[in-house]
Amino acid sequence: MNFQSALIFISAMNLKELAHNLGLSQTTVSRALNGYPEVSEATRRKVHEAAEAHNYRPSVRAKSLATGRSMTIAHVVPVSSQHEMVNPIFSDFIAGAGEEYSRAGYDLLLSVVPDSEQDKMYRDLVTRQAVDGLIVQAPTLTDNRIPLLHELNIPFVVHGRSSGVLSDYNWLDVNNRRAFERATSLLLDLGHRRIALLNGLATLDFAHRRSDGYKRALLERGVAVDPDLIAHEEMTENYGYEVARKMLATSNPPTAFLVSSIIPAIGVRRAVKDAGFEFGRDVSIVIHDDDLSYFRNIGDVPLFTAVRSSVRDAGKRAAAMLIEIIRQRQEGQKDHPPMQTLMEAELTIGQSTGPLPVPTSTTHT
Amino acid sequence: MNFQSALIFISAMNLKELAHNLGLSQTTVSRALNGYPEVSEATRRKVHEAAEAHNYRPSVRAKSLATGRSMTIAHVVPVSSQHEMVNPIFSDFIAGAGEEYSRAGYDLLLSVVPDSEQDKMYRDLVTRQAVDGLIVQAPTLTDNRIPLLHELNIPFVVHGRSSGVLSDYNWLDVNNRRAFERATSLLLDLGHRRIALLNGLATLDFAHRRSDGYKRALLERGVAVDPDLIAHEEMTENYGYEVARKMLATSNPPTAFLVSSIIPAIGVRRAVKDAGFEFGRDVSIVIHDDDLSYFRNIGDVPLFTAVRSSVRDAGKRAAAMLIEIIRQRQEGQKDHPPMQTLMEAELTIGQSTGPLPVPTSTTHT
DNA sequence: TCAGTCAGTCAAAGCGCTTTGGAAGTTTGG
DNA sequence: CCAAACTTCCAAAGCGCTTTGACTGACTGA
Repeated sequence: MNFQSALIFISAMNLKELAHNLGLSQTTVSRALNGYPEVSEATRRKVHEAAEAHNYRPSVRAKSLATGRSMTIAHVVPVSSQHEMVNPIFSDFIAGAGEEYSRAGYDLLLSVVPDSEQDKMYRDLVTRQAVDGLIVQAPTLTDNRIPLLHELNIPFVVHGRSSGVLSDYNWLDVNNRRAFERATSLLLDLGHRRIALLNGLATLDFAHRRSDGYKRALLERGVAVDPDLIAHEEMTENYGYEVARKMLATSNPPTAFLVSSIIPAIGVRRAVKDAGFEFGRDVSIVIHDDDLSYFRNIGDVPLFTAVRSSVRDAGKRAAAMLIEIIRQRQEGQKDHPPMQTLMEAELTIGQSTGPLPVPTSTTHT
Repeated sequence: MNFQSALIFISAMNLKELAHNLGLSQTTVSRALNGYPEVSEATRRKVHEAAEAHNYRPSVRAKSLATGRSMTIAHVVPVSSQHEMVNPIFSDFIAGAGEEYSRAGYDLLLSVVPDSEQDKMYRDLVTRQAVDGLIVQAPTLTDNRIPLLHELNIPFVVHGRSSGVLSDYNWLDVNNRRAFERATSLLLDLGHRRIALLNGLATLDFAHRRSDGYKRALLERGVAVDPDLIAHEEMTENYGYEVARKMLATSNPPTAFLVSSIIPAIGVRRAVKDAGFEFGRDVSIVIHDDDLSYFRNIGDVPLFTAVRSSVRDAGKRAAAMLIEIIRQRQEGQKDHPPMQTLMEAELTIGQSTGPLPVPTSTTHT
């Protein structure tokens, strides 16, 4: 094994040598390996065996130059300038997408950039011809990456939507509005009226849609929206803790929290307990659960009542969608309508919700 | 802007055209752009301006074929077959590494594969000539990727070490043994004798080193190691919860927990509270804190007492190390000794530790 | 003044593949 | 039996860069 591998490296077999060894032309060898029909089965077999024996694999460098395809898809993940943080859902999203990519023979190019430099990076990746397609994550309310990529004329899929962008584009999203409307209604049904919303960054489109669902549900029941009960921030545990702590310390504290991710929800739970309240009794929590692999909200009765939608599954589907779009483009089919998928979140009841505690809906200091 | 961009795409400027436009040869234009000295300043300026105006960027495909360098570094992240999970520290590690890569003009190729297919993927990436270097993550006790990459003769850096591999290689690691020895000593100093260890997967090298530190500290004080108090698993919140719950329900429960990551520690904390114990009083917890960006263990008095080492910083350093190694290799310097960095974790006292509660040091059944 | 040096430029080869446009050899059909 | 049609293979061009080796004209020094 050692010996063989060493040989393999030293010879660094390329197509020319392989063809020479076989007494065949490069054309024939290339065709045999790529499954073209104009090669006899006997020859193809011989070629495959030789390739195997020499551990030959075509150079992606040469291949992509010759074919004009890089067989690479990029994800550009922004590092927040605020907290130097990477959104923790990315690892699961990428795990899902990566599965599809490797199945289809694509490589994943991951570009980690400060959020201010995103546009430049997208433009770069395309003009350098580094990728065949892109995934756009965490779109803002009117995201300029979408028109940019349209201009650059490269296949792309948006994970989420951008309300301010009117042109058509390919996207895959969760029905955030409905999910949060349902979650809010659930809390209202339980008698809660002081319901806090701990949302993601206000610039992000999904946060807006979630607010929307929340507000709709409140207004439908005639409950006024209290801006003091709405927070927008990056979804860290500390954020959940601090915001909940402050809100619970007010004279008219919320009796329920709607939290955009399980991570800040952990912080909220901590704040609730620290304040001497009983979780799921005095104070209820409903979360949006991305079904993160390292933080599963499961069990007979899961810890949190949640609207759930697997971000890993989203990654997988978005990737499949993009691969299909690239395929269509390569077949020269230009007139396909955009692909758009809306997924519904599923509501699960956990330990974190209960009816509004007896005394009354508001406690006076 | 729209108009200009559209033009840019349509023309899809390449070196040939650019040179022709300028009335110069490709050679000169290429040299001007790549900063070679044998080009007059006047010419260089003109070339840069024209390149800027036409939004020209050399094709990475052609460039890498011509230079033999792909300017790409790969991270192969395994998806656990057990829980289909991606280690949550990867996003921060990659954020750190990505910063260095973009500074140095490298792209990051991320390969997400089932852990069983890792070897194949490493071999593939190298023989396809897709990358100039690799980072190896989460090494096992005797990790065969290390000899493999040696054979393939490609620059690589290991994040962690592999005790069973005797050859020299480049690595960057935290002093896990000492960190856990100190953490254990701290608990012993507080009077604890029943100290549980919730470790990572037993196959991983770092888990072994951590066990080692833990056991040394115990033995030094003459405290016997109780195998019932040691658990090895993937570091999910649920794991922390379940294990702690079971241990606390025994007749001779631990009074302290040493937990390998903040994520299962959240679960431990939950179990402690559920069992009616007071966190940081009845039951102490010390964690290893990777300083995850979305889960900062901070504040005047952080939630957890911890041995801390930023995984983001590790990513950054590992990347810088790899880039330097690649540089040396390209300069034709073959005889460099391996680069090896051992980082010390820092101990922080938080709310999660306190002296052993009054009754006595060991409770008898 | 003239060989020697140097700054600035270029034509062409080459990186390792794919793919086009034949060209043999082999069957088939009338 | 011969033209037509396959089948199977090949030589060479091309992908868009970098880099080698050479060439020109201007400048230097003795």
